[in-house]
Amino acid sequence: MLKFDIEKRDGLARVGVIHTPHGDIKTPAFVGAATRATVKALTMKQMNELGSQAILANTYHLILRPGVELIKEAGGLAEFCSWHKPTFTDSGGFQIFSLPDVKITEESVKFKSHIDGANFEITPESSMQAQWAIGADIHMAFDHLAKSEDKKDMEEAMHRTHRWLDRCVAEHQRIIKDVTWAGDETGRGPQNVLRSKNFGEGKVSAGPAQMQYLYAVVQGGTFNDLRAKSAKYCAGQPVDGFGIGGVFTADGMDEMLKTVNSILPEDKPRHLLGMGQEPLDLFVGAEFGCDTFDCVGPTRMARNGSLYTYDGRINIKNAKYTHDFSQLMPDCDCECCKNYTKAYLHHLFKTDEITAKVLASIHNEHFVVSVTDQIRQSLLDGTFQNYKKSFLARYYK
RNA sequence: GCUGGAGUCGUCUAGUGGCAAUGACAAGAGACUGUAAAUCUCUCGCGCUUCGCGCUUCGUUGGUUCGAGUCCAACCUCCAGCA
Repeated sequence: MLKFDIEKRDGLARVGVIHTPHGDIKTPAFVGAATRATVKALTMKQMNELGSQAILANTYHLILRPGVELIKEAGGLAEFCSWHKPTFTDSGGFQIFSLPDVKITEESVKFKSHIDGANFEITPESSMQAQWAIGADIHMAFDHLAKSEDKKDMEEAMHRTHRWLDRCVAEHQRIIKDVTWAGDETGRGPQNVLRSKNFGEGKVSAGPAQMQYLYAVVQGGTFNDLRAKSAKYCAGQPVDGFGIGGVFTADGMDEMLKTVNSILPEDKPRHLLGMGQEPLDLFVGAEFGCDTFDCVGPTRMARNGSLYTYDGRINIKNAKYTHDFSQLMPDCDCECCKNYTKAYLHHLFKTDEITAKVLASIHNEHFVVSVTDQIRQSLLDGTFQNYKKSFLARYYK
């Protein structure tokens, strides 16, 4: 089992440490979205320096390119992308939701590669195998997000997610059993041999011989009775933690999280999938018992010129910043804010320089990482409610 | 001076008798939440009571025509060639 120590509780909120083979994650923590084994526009050194504790890559994207075999050959995700800290992989389940023309059956999901149209198929088992080959510390179960808001569709997707979870758990445990472990759980050993019908004829070897962990994913959309059902189902599984999926807005998230996180076992970590673009998401998520977050929003918005400040987001491309030689966020100690003015960032964006996206990404990623870190600190200090109130009042004024 | 070509929104450009007039860029603004996103959307002659109306536009001035950016004439400017 994944080790998770809780240092302090405050209602549903908790401050803890997740101990992974690649190191600790002090929670609550914001996990960087590294879909294709890179946080867009940033080097891992920059990610490290801005304070990121972990990254999350995407199984779907890595299956397409470069292929999970190559990542295994490189020594696993962490070695491949040179991120020597904790890693997560998402299962590819989200792509069922986001891609057009996916065929979902009980057995599998079939889709065409968005790159070259090639046919692909992912099953709960093959997602597990792929994630083991990629070798992240924490894997997500292969889940199904309903495309419609209809309750019937939601319920059906939820039940399928549960049935698939059984298969994910079984495959995960089978893989663990089949692996010939060398040394202890955290040591790297020889490549392990796995059997797979999806990734090579006879055998596929997993990444480094170190333990990898599985999170179940809670679904149920905006229906709290479904959320409760899903949380109960997931809670009963022999998994290491939980992803909470299918959340798209902070509206109603507090009630939903109260429902879900009151049911999920306290001693296992919870990851709020895909949320964190809005600071509100982080405050509400942490307050109601989530330990980690990931979101593409901060880096995507950075590339598009939308930058966080304590007074809300600004669009640095706006003409009013042409002659603004002040810092983006005077209190910020990121590389961007410490060295450059708004006028310079404005200029880089207007001239479409690559560095614009780099500096903006450093800032935005640092912003969400450090806000989450401060949420952690305020929970430890017992000042969370004050911090939340003053932060949100200023940010959303 | 002669001959040929060209002058359309900030720029380049489409348009050869019935459109305030194409596309691109620039400019202005907005969106973005488990990344098919270095993306996408909107505005971009002027003024309004702005899912519509009015006015003024395609080098200039006239002309032909019900109607001209489109045809004709003269002029102005630019380019090329010849003197």
